Amino acid sequence: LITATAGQGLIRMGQPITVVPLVLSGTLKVSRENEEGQELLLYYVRPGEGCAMTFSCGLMAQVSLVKGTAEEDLLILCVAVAAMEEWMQKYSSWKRFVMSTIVNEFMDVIKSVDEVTFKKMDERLTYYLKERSRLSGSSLINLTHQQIADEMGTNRVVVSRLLKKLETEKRLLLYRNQIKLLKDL
Amino acid sequence: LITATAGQGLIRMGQPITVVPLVLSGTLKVSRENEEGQELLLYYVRPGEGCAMTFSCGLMAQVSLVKGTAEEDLLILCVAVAAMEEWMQKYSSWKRFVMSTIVNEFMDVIKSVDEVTFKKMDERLTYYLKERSRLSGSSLINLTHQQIADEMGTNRVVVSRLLKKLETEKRLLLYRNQIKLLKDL
DNA sequence: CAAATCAAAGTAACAATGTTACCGATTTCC
DNA sequence: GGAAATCGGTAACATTGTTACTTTGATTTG
Repeated sequence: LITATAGQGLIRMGQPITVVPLVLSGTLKVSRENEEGQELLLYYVRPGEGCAMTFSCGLMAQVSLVKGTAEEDLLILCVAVAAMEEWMQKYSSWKRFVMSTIVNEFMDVIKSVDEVTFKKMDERLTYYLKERSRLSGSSLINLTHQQIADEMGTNRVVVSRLLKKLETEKRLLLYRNQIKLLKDL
Repeated sequence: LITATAGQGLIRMGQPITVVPLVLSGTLKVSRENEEGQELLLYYVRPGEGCAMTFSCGLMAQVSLVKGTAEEDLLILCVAVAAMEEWMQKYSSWKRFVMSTIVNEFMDVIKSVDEVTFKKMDERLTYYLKERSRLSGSSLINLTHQQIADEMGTNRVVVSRLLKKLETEKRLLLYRNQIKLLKDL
């Protein structure tokens, strides 16, 4: 059992994988980072879920290809790679869990590709904001423009520009470190 | 055993998966497509390889999330999903093969994400051209600008513009339906 | 063979997005 | 209170995306 506080880094790209995490509570953010520290969100791991990248890399005794950060305070159960390999043989329910995790998160990554390739920035931004609001269950989003830009793999100025436009369209309200979504976003 | 001629479509997004393909000869192109027919290359499956998406979707009895096309004349061995599930239990070498396929192609997709998100278009284009040249073993590339744009998920005009620039920099030569890479690309 | 037709590529104009730099306002920390 | 850091606004410019139109070269057809 391991705990982590919000914002804490759990694994960086290139580190070897010795255990696979099962999230018990909180949210684990899985992202990809380039040399300059620019980041792109790949998927979230939520309570009851495992992380596809660690499953598959663990099974191949490889290093991590992604970065893991505690999005909210985290409680995770770490399973040794050896144990998880054994369970794959022994328990078909565990095998199904692992495989379905891989498929689902593979799907999420493909959706990321789609988003980035085919969607325009304003669509992506409103989708992102709605998703954030849905996950937190609140119409208030406590993030800086920079944080949003980082997660979306774009530029702070671009985010500010589009948010400003959405504000003049009366679809949201801007405050410092906070965005209030209005009902007709 | 199934054969397909270059350009032939093998599976479309949304179709159920009943067999998994093992490529014996030729190249299978795996891509993602949006509503307007815009396309983005995800990865190639080459002789001796299998397709991660069909492996994982097959194991979950799901529909395909990607489009498969014969890039060159193809000879593939189709394995029923049921048989491949059985083999997963029985043969650890087969299990390793499946898992390593999934990891490798997951990695390729993540690289796509990186490319699209972080790289500039000219970098992506020269990388694409070199890769093409490497795979075909020739410095002559027989593709239209439109075909290149489709695979890269961008616009024909953008490709023409950048190719023209590369030509004036004496890094390649442009012909109709053909591009000749020069040694200092 | 010449005219018509068609696909590929070139070009121009503009829109959307990315990038850098700078400014002012607010917060944080001595 | 004042220095330093953070956040967001704005301008200017570069890159990429989009649409429309033209030019070029190949193919078909009469």
